[in-house]
Amino acid sequence: MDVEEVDGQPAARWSGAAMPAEAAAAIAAEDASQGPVSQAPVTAPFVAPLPLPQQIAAHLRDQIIHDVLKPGARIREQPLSAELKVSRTPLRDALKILMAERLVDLAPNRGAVVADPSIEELRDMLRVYSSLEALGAGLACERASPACIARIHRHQRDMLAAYERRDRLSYFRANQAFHLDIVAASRNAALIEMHGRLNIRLHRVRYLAIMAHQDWTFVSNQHEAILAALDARDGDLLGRLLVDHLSGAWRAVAMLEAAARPRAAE
Amino acid sequence: MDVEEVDGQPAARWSGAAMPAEAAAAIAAEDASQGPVSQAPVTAPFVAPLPLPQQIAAHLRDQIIHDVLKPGARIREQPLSAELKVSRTPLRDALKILMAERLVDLAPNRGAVVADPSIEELRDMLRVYSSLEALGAGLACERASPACIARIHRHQRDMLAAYERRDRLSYFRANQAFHLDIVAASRNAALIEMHGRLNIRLHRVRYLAIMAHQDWTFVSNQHEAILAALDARDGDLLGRLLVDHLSGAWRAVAMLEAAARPRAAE
DNA sequence: CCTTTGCGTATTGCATACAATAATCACAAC
DNA sequence: GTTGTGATTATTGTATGCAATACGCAAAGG
Repeated sequence: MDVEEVDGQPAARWSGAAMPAEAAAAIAAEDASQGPVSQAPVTAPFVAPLPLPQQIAAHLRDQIIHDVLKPGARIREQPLSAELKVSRTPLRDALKILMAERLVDLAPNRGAVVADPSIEELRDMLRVYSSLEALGAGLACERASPACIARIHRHQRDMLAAYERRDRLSYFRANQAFHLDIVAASRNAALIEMHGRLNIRLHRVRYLAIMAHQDWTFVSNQHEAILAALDARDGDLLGRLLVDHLSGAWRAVAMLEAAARPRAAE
Repeated sequence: MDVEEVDGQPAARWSGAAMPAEAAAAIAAEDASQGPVSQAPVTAPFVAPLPLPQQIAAHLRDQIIHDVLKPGARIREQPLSAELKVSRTPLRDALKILMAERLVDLAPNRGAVVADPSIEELRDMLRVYSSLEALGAGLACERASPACIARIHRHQRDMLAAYERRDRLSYFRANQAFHLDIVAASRNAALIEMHGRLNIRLHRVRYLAIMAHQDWTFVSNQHEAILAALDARDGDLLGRLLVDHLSGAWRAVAMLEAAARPRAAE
């Protein structure tokens, strides 16, 4: 509830305007605070004071994507600034960052509310998401280093182990890392950024879909096929597999949303 | 040079957090202030005072994508706030918006500079851009209304007419409208948004590539093929054609950048 | 009883003042 | 002559105060 808990991160040096990279790093750091996920944080012998608006944005983003701040909830500046012990100015900056990420909707004189995407918007986002991931996979087949591929294999093993332990949280983390690292292997900064953006916007529903799904069946065979295509450097096949795979994720999300949405869309 | 020239826009009612939609609208409104491009602006009998940060952001964005503010140029808050007759607070908000669009790079305590993407970054962006456009084309083949297709045909005619008049500016505008409307026909909000974002970041180089290219040859045959595929509702073919087409745009951009970049990348 | 209009309150938008940090330049030591 | 260190200056980050706008409620009129 305090901003300090966010401050405890390894504090990867703020990379200029790298909002999505920062956000992706936030997910990696917070969701997988135990398992080694991706590249190690940069050297950082500096304490890296990490600008206040980014801290606040990271804090609120965490609350939103983990469903602590529910969709549709209003965010008032004055109470929050008092609670976080900061002034309204950096808080406003943080809200602007989250607005750019489309995690909050901001009406002119009516304040900010947590974004509540309709089921159609979620479907559209997932469509683009899978397309970007397919593109990334194609590029990864051309440019991925063996170390990257090995890391992706490791994520698959982590997923399997987590599934057998019925550890949904670790499963979710490994799944995230699996997909993010496939795109990261493309070495295309713009692609990684856009994919990361969508991943954040979809994070909450995907998280809830995994955590709440009744019959939780691991699509290990699909992931195995994906890995095989990656090993064979077959980009076209890999793209098709990923799109098919994500359509499965869509079904889970749609089921969740259909069940928990008696109200009219925002 | 004054903010008033931006204020003169039709002032489409500020749609909440719709930064990219707003930006795309800005391009449409500014680049094609004469030709009828897309859907008419909303009713808006209200003057729509249009928040100050958005006005400033639109102003600066216009300066950036039309190469008035050169890449690498520093943007100081105090002089600009004095020049634009506004306080530093809304100006800072505007810079945050542009930072989210990656039109400016913002270092922690070192201020803002106009983004200067390297040639590799431009290549990466164009790769994603074409991929998104291919996806949009595929969706458009399923969902495009006859009116949308007719409008795209009209843009093609406008391009041809502009080319015969050797009117590069109108040519560029029609070309923009052509590509944007293909994606708009997909009816996928997330896709339109992301494509629009990339379009803005690429706007400057594409603009300069058209305006400065020595042997300016219109790729009418490619556009005709694209239109034919759209009429035939052949999404796969349309996607391939668009990717090929954009690779041509890439060659023009690469030529321009290679010529005008003796300095080291940022 | 419903509708409408006016006022009170609350919240956001903008401006300005202050503090902290980084870049610059001069000066001295090597 | 060059390099390191110091202070100075300029620019950004943060805090707070004021003004404008929108929401909610109450009261009056139909």
